[in-house]
Amino acid sequence: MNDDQLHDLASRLHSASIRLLRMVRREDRATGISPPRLSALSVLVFGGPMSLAELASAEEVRAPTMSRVVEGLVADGLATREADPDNRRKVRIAATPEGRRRLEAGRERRVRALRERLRRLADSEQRALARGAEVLERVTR
Amino acid sequence: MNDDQLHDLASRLHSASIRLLRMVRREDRATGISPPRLSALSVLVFGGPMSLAELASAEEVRAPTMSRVVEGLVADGLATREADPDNRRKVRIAATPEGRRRLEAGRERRVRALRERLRRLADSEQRALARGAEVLERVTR
DNA sequence: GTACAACAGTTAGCATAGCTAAGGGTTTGG
DNA sequence: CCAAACCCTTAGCTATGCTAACTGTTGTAC
Repeated sequence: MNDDQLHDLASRLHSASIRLLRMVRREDRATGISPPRLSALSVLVFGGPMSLAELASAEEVRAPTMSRVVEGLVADGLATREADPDNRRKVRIAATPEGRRRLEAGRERRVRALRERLRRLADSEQRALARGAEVLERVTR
Repeated sequence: MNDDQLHDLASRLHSASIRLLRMVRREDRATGISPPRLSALSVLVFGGPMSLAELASAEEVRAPTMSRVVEGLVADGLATREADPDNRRKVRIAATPEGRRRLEAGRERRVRALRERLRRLADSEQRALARGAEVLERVTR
């Protein structure tokens, strides 16, 4: 593909991703967790326990912001914050079983909403989407 | 595709979309516009002038929240807010040329960042992605 | 045509989420 | 061993989210 074609493809993928997430985001209200907390919790659940700096970097916010988001998660019983034994400057933040459960339930609602849309497609379209998704997963990794 | 396969596909598309937008979002700092304002401006640029209620609904926020986001956009010269001549309860909100220009520039940076990633793919992968993108565009419309 | 309900948006007031600057405790390195 | 670098938190500000209440406009019932 030439440069213009790649640019066009990037533009389409970008727009479609925005619309896709706008759609499924409607389901999040049912979790009872605010968007920033839900997003941080998601990073913890899928990325495993990590330091504050790592979590802040993953969420593209500064350390003080994440410090208070974590404070909220801990207050709600969705995460734990404990000192790192190896380096006592660091904190080790982890999702609790309750946090994991609530996040998974929310994610399940999102995925279900998307699945219902995919159901309407022809089988050939679904397979085209599956092949595209495989490539896209590598691109974003 | 059966239900489990569709569920798996939905899950992959969901994750990939999240990671894709997380990637390109890094470019937004250069716009000098906050995420909520940038997102609202994007709706105005691509959707054309609209009422406060329409804009609030598109952004999934309540009217008072959008009222103040628009206030910020107007203060920064990125949007205008004028009374609807047909129904004076309504306001007609529109992007200014300056707003359109700043948004387009930001979007261009995002798309360019994504394009550079797509460039590394094999041609067959790029074509598979293009076919998948076409389907995805219809799904999210 | 007047009263009144419904509607569109703003204002008020609160909690949360973003930032920078500054401070406290912990490691590291000269 | 002490100063610099590091990691996080605290302080204090602005912006963004909400609900409740208010203002002004439109529609409607009588």
